[in-house]
Amino acid sequence: MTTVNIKFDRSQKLGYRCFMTKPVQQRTLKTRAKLLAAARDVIAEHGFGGLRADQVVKRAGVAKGTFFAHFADKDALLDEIIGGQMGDMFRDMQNREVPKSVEALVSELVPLLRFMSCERYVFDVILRKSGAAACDAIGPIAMSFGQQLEILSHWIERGPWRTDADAELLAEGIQAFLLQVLALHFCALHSGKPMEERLVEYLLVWLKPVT
Amino acid sequence: MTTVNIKFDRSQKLGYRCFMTKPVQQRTLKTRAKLLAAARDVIAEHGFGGLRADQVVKRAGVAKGTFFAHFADKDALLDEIIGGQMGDMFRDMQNREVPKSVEALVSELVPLLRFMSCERYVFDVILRKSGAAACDAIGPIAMSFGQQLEILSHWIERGPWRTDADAELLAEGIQAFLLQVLALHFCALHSGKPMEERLVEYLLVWLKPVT
Amino acid sequence: MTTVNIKFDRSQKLGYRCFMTKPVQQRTLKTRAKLLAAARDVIAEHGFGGLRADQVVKRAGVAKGTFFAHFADKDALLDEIIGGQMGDMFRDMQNREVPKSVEALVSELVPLLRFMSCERYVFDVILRKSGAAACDAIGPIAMSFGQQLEILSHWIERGPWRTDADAELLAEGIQAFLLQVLALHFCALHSGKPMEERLVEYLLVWLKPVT
Amino acid sequence: MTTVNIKFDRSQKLGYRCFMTKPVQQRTLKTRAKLLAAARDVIAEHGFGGLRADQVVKRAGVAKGTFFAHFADKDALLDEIIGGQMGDMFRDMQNREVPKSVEALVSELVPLLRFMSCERYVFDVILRKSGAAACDAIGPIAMSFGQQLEILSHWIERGPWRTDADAELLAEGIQAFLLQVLALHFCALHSGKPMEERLVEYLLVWLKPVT
DNA sequence: TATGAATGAGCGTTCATTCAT
DNA sequence: TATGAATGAACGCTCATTCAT
Repeated sequence: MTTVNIKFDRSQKLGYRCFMTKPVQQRTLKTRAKLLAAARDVIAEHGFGGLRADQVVKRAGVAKGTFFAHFADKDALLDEIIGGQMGDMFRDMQNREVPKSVEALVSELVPLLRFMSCERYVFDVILRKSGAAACDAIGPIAMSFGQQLEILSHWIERGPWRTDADAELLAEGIQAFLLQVLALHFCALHSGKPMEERLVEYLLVWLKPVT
Repeated sequence: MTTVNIKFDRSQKLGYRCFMTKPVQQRTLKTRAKLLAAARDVIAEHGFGGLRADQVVKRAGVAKGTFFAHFADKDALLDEIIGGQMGDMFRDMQNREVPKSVEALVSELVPLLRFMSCERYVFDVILRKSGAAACDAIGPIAMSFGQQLEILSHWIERGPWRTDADAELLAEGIQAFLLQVLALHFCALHSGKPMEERLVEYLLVWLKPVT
Repeated sequence: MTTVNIKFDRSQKLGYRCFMTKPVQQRTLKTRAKLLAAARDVIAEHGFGGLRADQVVKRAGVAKGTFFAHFADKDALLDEIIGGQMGDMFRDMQNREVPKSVEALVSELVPLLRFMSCERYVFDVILRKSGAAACDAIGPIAMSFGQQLEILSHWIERGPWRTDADAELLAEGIQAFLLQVLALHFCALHSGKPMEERLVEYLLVWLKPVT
Repeated sequence: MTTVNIKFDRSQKLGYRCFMTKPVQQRTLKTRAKLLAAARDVIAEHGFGGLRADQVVKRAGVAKGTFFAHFADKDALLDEIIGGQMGDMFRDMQNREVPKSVEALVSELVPLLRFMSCERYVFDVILRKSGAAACDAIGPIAMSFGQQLEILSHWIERGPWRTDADAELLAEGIQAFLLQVLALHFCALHSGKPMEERLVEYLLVWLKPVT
């Protein structure tokens, strides 16, 4: 029998970690994959905000209950999908050279910016999940934010930036400006200026070396 | 004659201003006030998240239809109330002396910070409403954010801060850090440090004069 | 001052007849006409079933209350308009020659058939109003049905029809088949055959002279 | 295994028949029965016109969502109940001897006449539902009208009636007079004469053998 | 007469989540 | 694991009609 030990730990649903000894069955994995694929299809058609559990299970050809046997709730599925995409982006970022200018830095962040602004609803979910509600509930999105912080810190340490502040604090600041730029993007009062441009402006000031 | 020309005009409900020639009736104002008062009572008892349209209506002693004749939906009422409270705070801030240190600045922002973090739900509503989806949907919350920006700009201009950046840009940065601090507040991983402290750290770096 | 004694008696609204001695003012007539015109416009746009009192008063440029000062209720307005149109048709019928064949008779009824089947809702209203609920509530539709009966009786008496039954009873039968044909028209199960054809079939049997 | 294959299939709700391979669960049937029973109770107390969806739900002890999972809307429930009762009557009629006189025929129709005239509201619903708006919307009431036609045709064929017209056409005529008699019943102007008497008059003429 | 804000009971809907099988 | 009927609180909405001014 072909079994496999997967990293994803279904016990999350229970709220505590119990390292399972029982092997995960093929069927389980297949059902999970079917659900995720179905969800991605539905999102492609109706957007993230238009995702309905009903439609996902229908398309996946499983029962409603099965959905909730695999994901604690709809948010967990969204977390998985959105976090997955962001994780991919951060993986890409890790393989890039350390940016040496604000413009270079921002252009590295553009794909992320595009994704996070694709839908108001996505931004909301990310905001909600970026900080996990409980330690054992760190989902893919929260994880990816951790990754991002590491990457940014790493870049800050090796770039021509101000040195009068911790790299991590500066990295957090970049995240703050990212959010701000996104929030303003969804705000009619400021819709004129493109996000990248605004982000550059902020970061020029934020990272400017103090002479 | 018992009618009066007031500044508030019912066309707000429609989302656009049309300067009406007909005066708003006293009765209309009274009903509106009754609804708002009732809503505030309910919030006092059950919190913002516990506000139920039915209860408001019941408490105000008006019909449900009347509610929706005054507010497009529950969110509009919440926008009115939350935006109103924030507006009051900004009015207070305007009457204060211009803060001369980061600590002073942050302590001016404490009431706002307290209010915005009083309930996760409040933060969500503010986030949702702060950026109006369309120009004609700018409600009290979105308006108050504009006020805040003005005040902060005003303060920046007259404080001992860095001068190598526009006051408005610096003000927007403060908003960004405010948002960041609040987002982290609702995040278990970072809940150790108080919001004010974290905000001070950010602003020290953000506003630090470049020598 | 130009006054006029109109036939329509507003006291209907009160539920009893009181022959008013006071002259009806010009203004009253104008408002009434405006309301009727507005209603006809709205019907032209949205159909009889789509008529909303709100829209009528808006288009007429009067207040909601004014509507109900002129018409006991929405049905009264509809009665007026629908009954008016049917009355016109019956007036036309009176000026025609007495039909001498079932086909001729049915073709005289075609305009009526067309009108009554223009909308399911119209048929419903007619059915509801054709028999007045109370003697003092005989509205235009009920009146016109009385007219129709007279005309049909008149025709029956002078046509080559069966003589073993009262002309009035035969006339009532024609009305019954008219309704039946309309009811079947709105019924998917029988939608194949045109109304006129079906009516001819019924009447050939109903009016067939007994030799 | 506690499931069963029954004739009724839930697809009725969807408006079209799809022969389902999956059996309907016992639970589903029970809930449906509970709802129908509750509805009948409420009707017994408050009449058909006094039926409130909320009350049915409450009495049945199920959630409101469940109601609408079983019936598209309140009308569908009414259709089911009224159509059911009429169906029962027609089943009874089928087991009777073929009536040989107009009086006998009418007396067979009396229960139906009583039921259809028990409430103005019932008559309205029947009228509304008797002609289905679309082929896929043929509900119990519309179905029962089909049954009625068959029975009447069957009777006509074997009775001492006129033979110069199709049995089905004559049957349709009986339906027409039934409708007429009911319509007049709800009309104050004609309320003197009992329905049966009037129906006899019409049918004597309608079914009279042509010598 | 005219006004128009207020009425108000009820409907249909939503949809993530649960739980008995 | 899988199933899918059931949950259920709340929302938004309808819209003819009333009534105090």
